[in-house]
Amino acid sequence: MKKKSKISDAVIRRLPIYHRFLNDVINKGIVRISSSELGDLTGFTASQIRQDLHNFGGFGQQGYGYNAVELRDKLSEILGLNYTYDSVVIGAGHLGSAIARYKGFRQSGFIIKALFDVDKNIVGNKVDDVPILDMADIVSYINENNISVVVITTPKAAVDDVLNKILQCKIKGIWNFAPVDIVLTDKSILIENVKLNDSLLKLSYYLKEKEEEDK
Amino acid sequence: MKKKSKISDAVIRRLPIYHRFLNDVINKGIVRISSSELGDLTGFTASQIRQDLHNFGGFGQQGYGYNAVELRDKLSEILGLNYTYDSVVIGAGHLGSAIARYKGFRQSGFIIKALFDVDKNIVGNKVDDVPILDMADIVSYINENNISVVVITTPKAAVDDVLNKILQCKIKGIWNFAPVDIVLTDKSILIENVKLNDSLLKLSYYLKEKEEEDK
DNA sequence: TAGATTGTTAATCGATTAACAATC
DNA sequence: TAGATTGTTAATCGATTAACAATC
Repeated sequence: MKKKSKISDAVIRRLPIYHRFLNDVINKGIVRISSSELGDLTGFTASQIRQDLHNFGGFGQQGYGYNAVELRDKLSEILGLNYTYDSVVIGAGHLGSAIARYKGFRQSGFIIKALFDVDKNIVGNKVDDVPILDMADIVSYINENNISVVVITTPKAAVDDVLNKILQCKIKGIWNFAPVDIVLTDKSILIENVKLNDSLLKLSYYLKEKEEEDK
Repeated sequence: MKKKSKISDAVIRRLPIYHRFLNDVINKGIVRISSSELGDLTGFTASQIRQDLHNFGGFGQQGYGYNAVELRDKLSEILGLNYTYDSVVIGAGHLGSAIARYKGFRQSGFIIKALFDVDKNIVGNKVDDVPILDMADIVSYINENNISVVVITTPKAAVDDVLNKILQCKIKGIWNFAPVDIVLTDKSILIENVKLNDSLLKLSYYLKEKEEEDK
């Protein structure tokens, strides 16, 4: 086992942003970019960007800046975009269907093989090319198809059942949209809780602040 | 205008979490909770929780802790849950429909009055009770119905058009799901960018780290 | 009263920014 | 070479944690 690099979450959160803006400038045909130009685009300071990249080794050149494509490719590698993960979505409602159809997730290396639902009326249907399967079969499906990532889009009340099932399998990660924080004792499974509701309450807080300022 | 309280974003992000866990314990019939108990539930330290609440004035009592309902209600007020905002969702695809149907958003004070779409085939339909209207009519609709919050669920390519239209109106906030950061020069409009893709790339990063550790 | 736990100040830790020598 | 901009160290700033007097 390699020793932990331990780069702070604050840094990791900025990497996808750098990556995204680099893609934008590359599409515009820009070849060379300095840390301060990237800072103007992303809203971070040039110093912070250099500091962040420094964590992974320097990718630039004094007096020149960064080659946009080279830096983008390095970030792709750091973000693990060279890996792919066969995935399933649990919950074939609107949210699950939206995720199954969104092409951006495949571009990030997550390949959605199936949706699962308890509703027998929709089991057997497809969302684009992705079949909706019966939740009763999920354990064997995950095991037989080497699924490593599970996306949860069920209501809150279903989450315990879902976890009971998928924790019988050898999965690597969970991307959770249900409005509960999933915390597992098994720390080898990585969890990203999306927390849409908390995001909305944050907006609510700032809206309220503004209402009261304007009074 | 009241003077800016300027409480850090790190604090604001934790408030919805406290609020959510307090609701959970209240539902279990718990009356009294200490900062360390709330810390165990949420994963934050007792000290941090007390510090956070201290920003808004203390709501506890020495030797006792906090009354769960009282603290929850204070947090509701701080988060602005006593306000309501008439809202529209732009983009009536799966994601927009999922949001229109999710009851949690109404509970947070955001009332979805209509969806808008450019696709004439679905204009006139309803999602539950919410009508899908023609994107061509959005400016007059927002003005006439005092809509203050707009949720954007369109593809990236449509965002510029959407902004051109809604910035003609007097809106207060934008909840953005499109995979672009919306940054406006008009700082009086509050924006919450959800960045699902960045969240997924973060998961990708940690999955990759693990792959390489396990080697 | 004794025990518990807050509110709040002080200490620590970590993240961001500034500065500048290295060098393209 | 002169100018530009990185990589990297040092300084600053802010957020988290620790400590404890206040007090229920």
